[in-house]
Amino acid sequence: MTVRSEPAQHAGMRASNLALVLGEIARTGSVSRARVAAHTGLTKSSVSALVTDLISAGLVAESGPASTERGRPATALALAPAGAAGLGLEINVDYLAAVVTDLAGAPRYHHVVRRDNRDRGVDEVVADLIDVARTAAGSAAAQGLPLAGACVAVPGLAVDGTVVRAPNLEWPRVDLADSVGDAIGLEVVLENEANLAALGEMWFGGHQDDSAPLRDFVHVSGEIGIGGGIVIDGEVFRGAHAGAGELGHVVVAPGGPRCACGGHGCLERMAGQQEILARAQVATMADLTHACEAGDQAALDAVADAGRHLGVALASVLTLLDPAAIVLGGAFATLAPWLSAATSASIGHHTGATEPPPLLVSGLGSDAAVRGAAGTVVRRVIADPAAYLAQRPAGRVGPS
Amino acid sequence: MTVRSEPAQHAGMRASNLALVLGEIARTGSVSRARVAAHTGLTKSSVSALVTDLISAGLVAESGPASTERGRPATALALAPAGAAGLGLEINVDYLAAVVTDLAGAPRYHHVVRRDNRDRGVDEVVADLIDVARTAAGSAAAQGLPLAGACVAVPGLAVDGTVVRAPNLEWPRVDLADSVGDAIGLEVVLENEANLAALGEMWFGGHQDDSAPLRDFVHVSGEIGIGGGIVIDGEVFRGAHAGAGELGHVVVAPGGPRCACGGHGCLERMAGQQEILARAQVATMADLTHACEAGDQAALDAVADAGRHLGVALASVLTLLDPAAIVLGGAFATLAPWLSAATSASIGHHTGATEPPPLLVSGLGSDAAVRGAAGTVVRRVIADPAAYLAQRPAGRVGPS
DNA sequence: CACTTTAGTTCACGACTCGGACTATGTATC
DNA sequence: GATACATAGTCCGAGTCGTGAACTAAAGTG
Repeated sequence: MTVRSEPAQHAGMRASNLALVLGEIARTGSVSRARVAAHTGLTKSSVSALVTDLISAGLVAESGPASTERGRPATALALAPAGAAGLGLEINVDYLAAVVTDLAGAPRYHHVVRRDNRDRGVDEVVADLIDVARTAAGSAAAQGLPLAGACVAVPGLAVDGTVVRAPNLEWPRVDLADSVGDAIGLEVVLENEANLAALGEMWFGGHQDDSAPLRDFVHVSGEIGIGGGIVIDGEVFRGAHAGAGELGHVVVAPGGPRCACGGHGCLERMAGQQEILARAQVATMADLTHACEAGDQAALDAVADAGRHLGVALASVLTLLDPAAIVLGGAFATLAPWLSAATSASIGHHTGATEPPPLLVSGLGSDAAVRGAAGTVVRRVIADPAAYLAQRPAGRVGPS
Repeated sequence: MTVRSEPAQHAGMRASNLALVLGEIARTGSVSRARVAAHTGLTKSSVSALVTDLISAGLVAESGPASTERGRPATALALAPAGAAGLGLEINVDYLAAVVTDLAGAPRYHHVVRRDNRDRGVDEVVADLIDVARTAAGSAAAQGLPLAGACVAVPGLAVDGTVVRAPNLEWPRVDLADSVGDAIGLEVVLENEANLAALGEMWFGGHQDDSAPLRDFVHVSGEIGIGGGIVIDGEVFRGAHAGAGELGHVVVAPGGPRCACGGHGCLERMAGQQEILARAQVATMADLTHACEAGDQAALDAVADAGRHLGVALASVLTLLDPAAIVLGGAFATLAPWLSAATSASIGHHTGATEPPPLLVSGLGSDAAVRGAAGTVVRRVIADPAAYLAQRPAGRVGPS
């Protein structure tokens, strides 16, 4: 019928507090029960009981005594690395990738298969992805990491486990979640590559300051197309039909040339890889980088021009969304040395802001999306441990 | 330190369920306890207890028996009109306004004072606003409506009860919330006019379909400036520094003329009232409307051109935010007959979307912001009745 | 070695919701 | 019109879970 939040019951209260405690342990890395109590507002007794459950569920482990100034030393609590793990997969235009991440977010397996997937059949690519996934799952099992699920990054729009649109792969509708899920025996979730890259950057990009983690920003991922991921309060913003964040099709040249999307003057049409390469008169991104390093003027002009157009799009993003930062990822991260000055100048020219938010450069590059995919799985476990434990009857909660 | 959600406790559980029940009653207008139980997932016993509290707090009233098909007839529950009321105030460039709204959202008092506030001192305008507020509060008292608080719509940026920036009024920082709050003895909240207009439109605009209320949309309010309100999942989106939604300063003409905000080629610079009036060679908005009605070509061209520019900005909004609808408000609602065709065409030209979201026209016009301000107050009571009751010891909860 | 300080546990208590039994009050059936 | 049935709402015992104070544990300090 309509939006209707769940009733608050005892089980929900416990689930919520379980998540609160686990989240605090995850956030700090290592804390005592007493500090968790102080930080969360729960009493020591409640925290003790909750921690007991988390330990017996295998999600948390005591990691030895921790020295304190005075008084009895605390016992440090940390996420149990072998408590739960996430499998991240990625289908992209020119590669397949897999990552296994443990509960703490550390990558424990990473594999990339480079191959152009544009001219191959869907079934062929899916079979390859399943192969990659099986190998990754095998590695996880060998390391004693129980996979809590999988998440696949796709270069297109995914709704309810189905790839609805993948322009650069020219795929029809594909029920990817079901086919992959059946093959590897895990629950599989699909998500747009640009959104996952943004999350990966937030969790693993190293931009977060301990006092003020980056939770409101826009991530620009320049792969073959130009994607955008909007993160609001730590969560991806998807819009009413899961189509939000399409930075590549923001208008930067009203009345400009027609774009493949059907619009006119889109950013992707003016500053996409095809356009930059053509203007710089080189064949590949590697060539472009070399040309820029060599000081080739045509290459530098092409990149700076793309930077200017990007700045126009970002100026609109800043006025509309007021993010705390912008992160340049993918190809834009590689080109940042020759691009960001033009982009910053263009942003400054098109907004009146005296102090625009920082323009950061991704440290993960093309790995951001797979890392984000794997992180999504373990973050979900941390955000709702009760749901995870209920789902797998192997893990038993409660005493005796 | 960082984001940290509250621990779930018994009191919070009850507060949450109280809100759930009251929200269900507000949403449906009139329901029985049994239906509330079925819809919320709570048991009949819990609902009974919660409703008893709400009734004794004066927020809900039994509104007589309701016929059912078979079995014992239900007793209908409805919001008590005299349970709590909200005072909405608005300071704008050329008027002050006040509205009192009862719990159900019905306006019970409405007063507008037209006067140009640009060339007057801040203190003078604030004194006038306090006068207007006092008169409104008096009317509420005379009608037996207890005011739960007040909300002031300001044409600028408001942070923590202080007007930080009000470009069209040329105001310095003003502690409006405190001065008005002290004068009328109510808690006062400040909010941007464009955001409140969006909320007013959502709650009272009549766009909501019962099966699918409008909860994700962008509202364009064309007053002297051009404002935008972004509503995501029923709530205003403010961004990291409360500056989100500034539709007026989205770039629609890269490299265009300098705007008062410091940027170049902003929508407001290209399609603001000043620009339209100048191009149409008329003095006031009323003149412009008459000219359009009379078929004056210069006026029609000016409006259509503004519509085209608006379409460019909205195309970017659609690709970035993917809203379920766009609502034209303020002056754009008045001009809609001569503007919306150009806007729709421009949106179509600049996006590839085969089916862009509907372009709706506001039914509230300039009243949207005050109505929204008053609505904010009562909505907050409905969203968290426990907090409201705890705040005023007069209302006693619990039996005996 | 007593005193202080901090960490963590135990347990009686209270605040909830749940769920079934019970009462109230109407319509359908014969 | 008496009986069966269906639905609304109340009552009360049971279960769950956080609280808070008392208690035990384990260090450092004078």
